[in-house]
Amino acid sequence: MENHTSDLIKRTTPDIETLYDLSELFKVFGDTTRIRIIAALLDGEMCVYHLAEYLEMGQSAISHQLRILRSAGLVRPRREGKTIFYSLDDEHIEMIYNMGLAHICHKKGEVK
Amino acid sequence: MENHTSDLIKRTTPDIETLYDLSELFKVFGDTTRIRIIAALLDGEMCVYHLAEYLEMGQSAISHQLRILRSAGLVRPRREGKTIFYSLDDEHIEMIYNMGLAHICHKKGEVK
DNA sequence: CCAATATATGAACAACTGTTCATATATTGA
DNA sequence: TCAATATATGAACAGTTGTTCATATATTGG
Repeated sequence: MENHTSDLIKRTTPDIETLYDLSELFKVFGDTTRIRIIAALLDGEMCVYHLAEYLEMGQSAISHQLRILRSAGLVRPRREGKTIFYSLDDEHIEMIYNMGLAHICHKKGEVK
Repeated sequence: MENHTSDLIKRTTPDIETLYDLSELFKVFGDTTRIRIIAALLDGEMCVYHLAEYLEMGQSAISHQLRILRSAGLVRPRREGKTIFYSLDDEHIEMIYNMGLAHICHKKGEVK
């Protein structure tokens, strides 16, 4: 009972490239604007204009960040006329987001 | 059945400060060196010297990154003589790590 | 085709980040 | 106390990042 890890679970340390990819994934979550976009899209798809309006930021800034989110496979565009609606790509993203949020809240509560 | 979100779950969008904290948390995960340190510590605690050796990096670089991980509350130091052993602070970290890894693998598998 | 609208993109720039090098601090054994 | 060892820290520097501004592309209605 000395070690805190759950010894029963067999886990292999991923190779260095996978860990690089992993850090790249978290890097995408690691920006205020992008996490705010993700948080907004949790409520459903939204177009660029409304995102910019909602986050009170320039359209260009949002577009740039959406491109990063798109390249990372976190959001997906859907065209409808002139408007492009963005939505989260899959539920994994919400899970990662929720995990992080749980950690934040957990830490907040544990401050003595 | 039009919307992809699970409508049953009541979710409030966190305030802007919380989202900032969240992005700060993910930022810590979003660096190769730091994620490699985290991955290494999943196998149990390790001292600075061995971490540097294992990651084939300078002791100073590791110390600097450990400081960031420490400030973020992700790792915890334990002194034993001259040596300082670092370990992950709680299981939340492993969960976030595993979530990210699952997403990576999921994405890899879905490439057509 | 043309003007209006929605979004994307490239260049520029300031701010930030991670590593290295040199040095400081802390602990131990003699 | 002194030398040896382990870790931490500050300054400097190159590389990266996010925003803004100007402009390009794409779509639609007339």
